[in-house]
Formats: sequence, structure tokens, C-alpha cells
Amino acid sequence: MAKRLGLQLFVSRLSAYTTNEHLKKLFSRFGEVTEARLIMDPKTRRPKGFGFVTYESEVEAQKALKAMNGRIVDGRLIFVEVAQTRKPGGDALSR
DNA sequence: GTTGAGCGTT
Repeated sequence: MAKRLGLQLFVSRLSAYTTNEHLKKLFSRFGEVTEARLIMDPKTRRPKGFGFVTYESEVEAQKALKAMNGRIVDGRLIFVEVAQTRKPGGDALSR
């Protein structure tokens, strides 16, 4: 019954030089990151400054959330929350 | 080389 839910994390206020693999590295230390996605704007050639991290375990995801939320990454303070749109995943904590 | 609020492209 131990099904991997795969909770998605919403990371924002990232520095302009933080990459997807850097983000995955940072969050990989708290748990297994299935997917690390940084949103970029193809029009301005500039990252939107936020991204999403998918964990195999929702428990590790929440640990990483509290561990990385309000933390300094790449010299910038970032915010971490549970993802809301695109795909369901925050229901484990909501319900 | 920027920043700020913010929930994304197959």
C-alpha cells in the first residue's frame, strides 16, 4: 500500500542563476526528487524566477519544504510551498 | 549577471 504519491513543491523567488539541476541537487539532499522543473520565459530569455519540484515521497517533500522555505539559495532567499495548479498533489496535506 | 510576486512547456 505504500504507493508513491509524488508530491509537487512550488519554489519561488529563486535567484537568476539557479538552474533546474542545481535546484534538484538542493532538494535531492532532503529526499528523492523525481522531477525538477524551472519555469522560463522564451520571450524575454529570462527565468520567471520560480519552479516546481516533484518528490517520490510526500513526507520528504514536506520535510524539504520546511527545510528550504525561507532559506538562502544562491545568495537569494526563496519561498517553498505545495503546488496548486497543473496537477493535484497537495490533497495529501489538505485532506 | 538585477528585481518582484508568484503556480509551469513538451
